[in-house]
Amino acid sequence: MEDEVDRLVAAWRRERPDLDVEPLEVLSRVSRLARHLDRARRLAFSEHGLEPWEFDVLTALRRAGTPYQLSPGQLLTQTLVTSGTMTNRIDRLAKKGLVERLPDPSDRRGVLVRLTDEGRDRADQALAGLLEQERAILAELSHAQRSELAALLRQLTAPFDNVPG
Amino acid sequence: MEDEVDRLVAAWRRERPDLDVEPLEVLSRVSRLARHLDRARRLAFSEHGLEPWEFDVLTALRRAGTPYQLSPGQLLTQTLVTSGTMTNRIDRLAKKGLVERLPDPSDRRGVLVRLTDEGRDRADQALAGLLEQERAILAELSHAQRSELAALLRQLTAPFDNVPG
DNA sequence: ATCCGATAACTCGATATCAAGATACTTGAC
DNA sequence: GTCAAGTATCTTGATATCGAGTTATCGGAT
Repeated sequence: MEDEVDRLVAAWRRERPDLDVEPLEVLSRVSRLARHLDRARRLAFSEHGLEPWEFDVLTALRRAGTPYQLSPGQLLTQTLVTSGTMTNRIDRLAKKGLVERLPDPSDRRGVLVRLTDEGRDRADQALAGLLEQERAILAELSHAQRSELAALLRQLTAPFDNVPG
Repeated sequence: MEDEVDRLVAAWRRERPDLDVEPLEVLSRVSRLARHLDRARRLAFSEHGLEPWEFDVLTALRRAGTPYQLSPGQLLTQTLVTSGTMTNRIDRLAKKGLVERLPDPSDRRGVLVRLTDEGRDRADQALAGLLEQERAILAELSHAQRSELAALLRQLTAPFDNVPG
């Protein structure tokens, strides 16, 4: 089945036949799919009274395991936002009672963000809902295709995830 | 090579062994890669004095071919933003002299957005830069792998692109 | 001919994001 | 021990986005 990127690529080949636009076949699809997923997630989470950004932070802490705490810096690398954004996110989650800020005992510059019990429950509930939704989206593909797709994507993400940048 | 999603999935399997988190192998990678691409694009475009959102709108018009005009509604489906956002984007691009608004002769509710000559040149320059950058990112993969990846992604995007939603 | 549900674009208020810079602390070289 | 460079977090101001609601127009059914 054709998608919007097929139309986009065909249009470029008509308008700019001098250019090789093959990269768009992969990377424009990645960007557009991410946007569609964002919208779908926003809907799924609204049933649990969470925003996507809240989910991202809460689940990062949930994954850390007991006592469910990480520094803002560790949260940055997991969520790919700027430090100013993270400060703001922590403020708002703390105001809602889903996390709390603690001083880092081993570094007086540092802070530890800890999940509250309610934060943990909300994260667990929202995760179950998200997985259900994602399974439905991925039903388009066989198990073998999903593995193949994951492996190919890993090759593209690994360079980004393993350099200072 | 391992990436951040490998670590994320391993953490979930440790913390929630009762859940099947396989969907994250694909969809978390898509979201994270899109965010990395966003950052890389922001950098690439800043050399041309453009923001990613400006590029998205200008190139949609550029692809339409002469006379380089589309309705705001057509721009919506290509850029996946809300109508309020698009109105705002057109305002700002018009103020910069990169597009102009014309009344739609066949529908008095409608508007046509047309690329100016400068807008066209800026779009063309930024596109060349973007393709160069994207080719570098995709150099990780063989041509066959890129085709395979594009085909798998198309299967996921097509349902989103071909329904009213 | 008229009505009424759809459609196109816009307005407005709330809010999340970023970039750049400030502050406080730490670490390693000497 | 001291100092400089590095690091962790926070602050600030500008800006882009969204969602919900508004206005004007269209088009089909009667």
